[in-house]
Amino acid sequence: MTRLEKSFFEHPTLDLAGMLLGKIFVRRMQNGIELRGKIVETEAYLGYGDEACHAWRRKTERNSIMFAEPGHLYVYFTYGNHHMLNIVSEPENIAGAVLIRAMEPLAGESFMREQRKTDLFVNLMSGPGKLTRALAIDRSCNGRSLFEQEFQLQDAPELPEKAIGTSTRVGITRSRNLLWRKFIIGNPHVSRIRVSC
DNA sequence: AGCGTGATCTTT
DNA sequence: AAGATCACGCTG
Repeated sequence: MTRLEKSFFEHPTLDLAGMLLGKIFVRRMQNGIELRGKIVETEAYLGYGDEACHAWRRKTERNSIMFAEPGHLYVYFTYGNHHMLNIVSEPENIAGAVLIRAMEPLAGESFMREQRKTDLFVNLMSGPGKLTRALAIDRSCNGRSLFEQEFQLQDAPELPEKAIGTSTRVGITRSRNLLWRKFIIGNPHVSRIRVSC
């Protein structure tokens, strides 16, 4: 499988959110372990016109990487527990990113089970906080890119339109009406919809 | 349905 | 300096 190059990430954020489904995220760690997962759920966030986006008001220290060139990783920490993994989109100086919400594990499963402290396969990466834990991704990964040795995204056949579902985004209060969540219909690793209000 | 957890952002 | 919020996950 071939590594996706910069041009792939130069699409509008909302398009990219759909195009990322089915693609393979790869992390080659320093210790030689290779972790792989197929992206099955994403959400788009845009600096302009999207009040749920961290960068909708201004550039700050936390969100500054959202203004970088597409293909960078935006990783932040929230709820006192969880890291969130985003892939930066939009040209430099325009804020945008796609949140990676769920993946299907393809390699490095034993490492992931240890990280996640669970043996249930479908529980390893079926949520945005779960998958960063499984992949040992934290704030030290913020600002890295998918064109390095350690991280890459590998190509996969394009999914048919009818395989992709759309919905409102999960766990936000502002701009709730936007249908900016994309997922592979029927894939068991897609996160459950959050029930609380 | 409720809560832990701590960084970030807004308001004072 | 203080308070509110938060792109969540786990237990009940």
